[in-house]
Amino acid sequence: MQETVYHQTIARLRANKIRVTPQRDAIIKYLIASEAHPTAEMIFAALSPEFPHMSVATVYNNLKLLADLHLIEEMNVGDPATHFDFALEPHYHVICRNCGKIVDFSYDQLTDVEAVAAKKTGFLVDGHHLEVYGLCPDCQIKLGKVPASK
Amino acid sequence: MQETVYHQTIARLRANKIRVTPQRDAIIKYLIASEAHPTAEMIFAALSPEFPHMSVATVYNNLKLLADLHLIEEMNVGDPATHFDFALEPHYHVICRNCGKIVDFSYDQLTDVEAVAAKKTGFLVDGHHLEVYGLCPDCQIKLGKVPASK
DNA sequence: CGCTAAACCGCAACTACTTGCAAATAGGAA
DNA sequence: TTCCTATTTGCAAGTAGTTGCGGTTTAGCG
Repeated sequence: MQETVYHQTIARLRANKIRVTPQRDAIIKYLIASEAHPTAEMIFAALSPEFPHMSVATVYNNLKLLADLHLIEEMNVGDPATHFDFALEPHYHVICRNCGKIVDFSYDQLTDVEAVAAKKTGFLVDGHHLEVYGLCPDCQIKLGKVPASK
Repeated sequence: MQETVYHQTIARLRANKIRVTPQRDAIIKYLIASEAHPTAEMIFAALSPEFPHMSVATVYNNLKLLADLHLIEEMNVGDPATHFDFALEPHYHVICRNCGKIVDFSYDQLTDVEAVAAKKTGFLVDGHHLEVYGLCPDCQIKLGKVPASK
């Protein structure tokens, strides 16, 4: 079902005369399939079995390239490391304060906030980020925030 | 008018048997007065004239201490560096994509988003961050995004 | 005024992520 | 198949924010 996204991405690369190398291809597939909003490190680790000689630099190069094409988005969360998110469609993130897990959820885009911010500050607004924080279901259990049952 | 905030802060420290050293006092005053959401580095630089021998470690120690008391809030923006914001009252930030300037603006807290996120993901939600991005008035001019006049 | 634990000082060391570089490799158009 | 050049590789070096630690000061209580 996400085939389409993949093919669109590849087409986008070809249109920009960017070569589709096996490594690049694998990185793109991994990004599309992943729900984990991976870091460069995670991508490198995940593809190591398939490309035992791949360089970290390759991962960084490709991430930068994809980010320049706006195919993926860079995310700064609490970590020092940059996370990447395939820009499928607008959505927001809930982040677990305990284990750092990031989960997507959909919600109408907050266009009103942008308008208000622009009016109040004089900025030329072109986007926003929203992150919701809390404890993921697993960590609620681990930390005993949940009654035994339920 | 922000006298009150300062005195409340000091009282809070004394209540916790935390000493009010000149350095700590200066850092707190600086944080309250600043609109720049400073980093440790900025605070250190700003207080250097007054305390020529102050250590960066002192700044970090105090920031951590204040953060533990929830008197200030840590902010992760695009920078690698952590910014700090005195937790006066809830508000949101607009961040300039060009120069990194951060400006506050007020807006009703987005409680609805939190509720939706909780329902959809099963997280135990306890807060959120929202940042709006764009170009500050100065950078709009610098980058020629604004017609000559106005 | 004197005491004692809390703070400060001064760096050096850390920690991780990220990037640079030069040589070797391999897409893909013709 | 051939050729041109984008890309990959393999480290090593860079970057910067942040922290550790031993010795010295000092706030604040009595």
